[in-house]
Amino acid sequence: MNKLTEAELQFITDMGMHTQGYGLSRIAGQIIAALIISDAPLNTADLMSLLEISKGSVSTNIRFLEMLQLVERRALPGKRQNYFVMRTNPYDSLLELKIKQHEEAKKIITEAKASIKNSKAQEKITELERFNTLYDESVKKLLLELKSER
Amino acid sequence: MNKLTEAELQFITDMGMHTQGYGLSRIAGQIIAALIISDAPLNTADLMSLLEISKGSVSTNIRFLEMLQLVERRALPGKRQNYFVMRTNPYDSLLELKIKQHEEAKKIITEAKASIKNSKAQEKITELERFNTLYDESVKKLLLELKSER
DNA sequence: TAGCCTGTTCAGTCTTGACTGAACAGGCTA
DNA sequence: TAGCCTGTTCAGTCAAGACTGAACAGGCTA
Repeated sequence: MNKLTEAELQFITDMGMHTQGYGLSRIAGQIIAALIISDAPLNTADLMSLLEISKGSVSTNIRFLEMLQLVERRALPGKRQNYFVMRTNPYDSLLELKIKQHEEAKKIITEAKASIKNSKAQEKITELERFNTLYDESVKKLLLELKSER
Repeated sequence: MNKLTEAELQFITDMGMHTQGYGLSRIAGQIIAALIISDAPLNTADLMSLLEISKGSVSTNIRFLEMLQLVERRALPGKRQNYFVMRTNPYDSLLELKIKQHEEAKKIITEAKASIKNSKAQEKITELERFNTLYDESVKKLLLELKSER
C-alpha cells in the first residue's frame, strides 16, 4: 500500500465528512473512499495504517458496510488475511434500504389514518402519505433505471 | 388543547422514532406529528404539555423545523403567543435540501475525478458520480411531480 | 498438537448532541 | 414608565454512540 497523494487524502476526508449526513459514520465514509481510490483490494492492516484507526474500528465498520452490501470480502490466493473491495454495483442496496424505510413509514401512516378521525388531520396525514408514496415510487424507478443501464 | 387519544399518542411516538432515521431529532418528529393531528394551531405551552418537554426544546426544534420550511409561525388575533402550524406544502423543502446535498457530493466527486489518475479508481468514481447524478435527477423529477399535481 | 496469526467481541473512554432550566431581552398592557 | 408576559439564548447535565485496546476464539502451519 503506497503513500497517499494530497488529492487522495482530500477525497478521503471529504467523503468522511459527507457521509455523516447520511447516517453513515465518518470512518465508514473514509473506508469507502479508500476502497474507491485503491486499485488493489485492501486488508485490515492497510486500512488501519491508511486511515490511522484501530483494528476494532475497521472490523466494526467493514461489517456494517458489508451489511449494506457496499463492500465485499475476498480471499486472495496465498494470503491468510481478508481483503476488501467495493462491490460492482454497490449503490442498489442503499436504495433498497430506503424502500424499506418507506414501507415502515407507510405502516405508521396507514395506522394513523385508520384511527385518527378529525378531518383536518386526515387531510394532513393524506398529504404525508402521498409524499411517502411518490418518494417510494421515485426510488423504485431509480433502482430500475440503475439496473437497466448495464 | 384536549387530552390525546391512544391512537394519537401512538402516532406521535412512532413519528418520533421514525424521523430519527432521517437526521431529524425525536422531538422534531413528535412536533410534526402533533401539528398534523391538531385541528387548531398550537402554541409553545401546548407543545410543552402535550409532549412533556421544556420551553427550550420547543424553541430550538420549532426553529429548526421553520428552517426546513415544514412549520409556519402564526399570530392569532387577540393572542400574544406564537402559534404553529404545518405549512401547506411542507415536503418540497426536504427535497430541495436533498438536492443541495447532491450538489455538495458532486463537488467532491468532480474534484476527485480530476485529480486522481489511476484507471480503476476513475471507473469507481465514475460509478459514484453516475449514482449521484441519477439520484439527483430522480429527486428533481419528484419535486416537479409533487408541485404539478396541485 | 503447539504456537502463531487473523478476526471478533467487549468493556471502558471520549465526543457529540439532545434536552433542561434559569437568566436574559424585548415588547405589550395598564 | 413599571410590571408582566412571551420567546430566545446559554451553560450545564445527560444519554447515545463512535472509537479504542485488550482479551478472546478459531483456524492454519509446522
